[in-house]
Amino acid sequence: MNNDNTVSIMPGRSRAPADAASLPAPGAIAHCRTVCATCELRELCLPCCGLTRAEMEIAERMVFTRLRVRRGDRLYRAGSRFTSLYAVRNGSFKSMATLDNGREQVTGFSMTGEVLGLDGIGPGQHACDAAALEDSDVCVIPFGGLQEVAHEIPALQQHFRKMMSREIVRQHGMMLQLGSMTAEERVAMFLLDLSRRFAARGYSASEFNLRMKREEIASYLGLKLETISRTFSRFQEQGLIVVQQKLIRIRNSLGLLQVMGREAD
Amino acid sequence: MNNDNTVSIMPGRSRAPADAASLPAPGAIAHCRTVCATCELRELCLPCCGLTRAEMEIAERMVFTRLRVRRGDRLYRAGSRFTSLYAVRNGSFKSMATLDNGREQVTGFSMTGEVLGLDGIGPGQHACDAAALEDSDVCVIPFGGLQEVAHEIPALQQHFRKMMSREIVRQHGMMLQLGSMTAEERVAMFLLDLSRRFAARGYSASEFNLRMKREEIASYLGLKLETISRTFSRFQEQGLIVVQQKLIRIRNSLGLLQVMGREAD
DNA sequence: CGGAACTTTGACACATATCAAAGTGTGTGG
DNA sequence: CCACACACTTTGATATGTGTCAAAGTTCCG
Repeated sequence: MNNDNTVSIMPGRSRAPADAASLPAPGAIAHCRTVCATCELRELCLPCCGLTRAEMEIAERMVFTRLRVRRGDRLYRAGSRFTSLYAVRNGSFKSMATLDNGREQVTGFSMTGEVLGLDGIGPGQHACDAAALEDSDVCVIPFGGLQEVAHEIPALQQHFRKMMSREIVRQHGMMLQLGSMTAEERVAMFLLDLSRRFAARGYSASEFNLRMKREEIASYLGLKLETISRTFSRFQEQGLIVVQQKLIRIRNSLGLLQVMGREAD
Repeated sequence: MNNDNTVSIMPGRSRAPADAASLPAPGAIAHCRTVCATCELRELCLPCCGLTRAEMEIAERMVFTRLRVRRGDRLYRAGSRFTSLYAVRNGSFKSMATLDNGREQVTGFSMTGEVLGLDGIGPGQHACDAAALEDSDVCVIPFGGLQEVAHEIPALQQHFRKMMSREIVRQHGMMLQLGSMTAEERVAMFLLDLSRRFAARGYSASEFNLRMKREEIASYLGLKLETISRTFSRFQEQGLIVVQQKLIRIRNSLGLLQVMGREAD
């Protein structure tokens, strides 16, 4: 009854395996830096944040596995045990929760360079499903190992905490806002949030492809798909954006910001 | 410009001060147990959860201060440094956040026996204001001391984590739901949530006083005060509840549950 | 008793949902 | 390569829930 989409494990690893070098060779570090360059985890990636030689040796314990997830497959499901974090190396995901009453809701989108699975840290199990919006690659970060390493490197611990709480605050704040926003405000916020996140990862802030369907945006924003479509059209008439199917061009980001902020009573 | 409502510190402490006894006297422990009896923190309160004698001695480091907060005064403000958790011993609070656009929103209510301030743990500063809905007493739990103690007692650490994540999940889930619920569903959920929480603390599940105004309920649920009022009236007509000003009597909790669950598509 | 704060109720407006149909793009099989 | 089916999007007409504005009612407190 459930189309059990299992993900396939890629043989490759992002770093040299343990048997190759017991000491960190300069080359290995360079390699890791390259790999992590476009990754939000670079703050966490040990060789990349000014650690001592001794700390780097500790960091050697961490080995990342690559995982390929096909469009529609799930990286994890709600209720499953939390074991790892996932860095999206390529592709994008949606997180979705099934509410008590059986309704499903999209709770977030994760794009290339972002980290997935933080929701499971506290409770020890995932609160939602994570499904790939397109064929994607992720870097599996076993949480046990991460914690072990972080325990011995306080600076890392702190980085980690900060990243986690920042994410929670962002999500929390967003959901809060939604309650009191009109459809136009929500859509404007959504577009600006995406724009900002693309820019932060080195992509264009003014032109990007939506990886998700109108219906998924609607679910995320607490609206109906027709409303998303109409709002996009209205924004286009107003010269704020240009919409071509999934391609969005932001023409007047200040205007979008004003849409978000107006009628603040 | 800001009516700087400072809270006054009560001289009393819930345990004997440090100079009175350097070793835990049996009486002191008994006293603490009594005090914590109706407190959600009892799971955290060391003498109350089956610790060894050695662990109890560690626990002696924690000293709780009582604080009286008058109606309308703030226990803490958004942006202020997070230093302590607060157990509501008596009274009730609302948490409110000021959104980017200047609008204010109630983000939660805390009643007698619940813990306040968890939102500050991750970021290190509070995300919202906490204002007393009535004259209230809280127990101040310095987080530093708590962490120190928890560090040496793994079981405590775990209890603590669990409590925190449970709260976050509850809040998160609630906010998620709100997005896709009608006014009636929201109000029904609100009433059932309150009922459950009162019951969990030993009060009646079917009859309780609302400590907050209609407007505050409305803000919390993302509605207008008139809608709250109308929905209460409608529920009363349907025989689900009886409303007398702030007093709510739940007549048919199953009916309320059905209101919450219906039209699940 | 009078006034302030809060609540209830009514009439109406407006935003968004719902229902319906046409339009567009995409992939598959002939 | 075309044609078809399918999934998704756009647009229109209408319905409905909730907000807005206004006024009366209630409780509380000086």
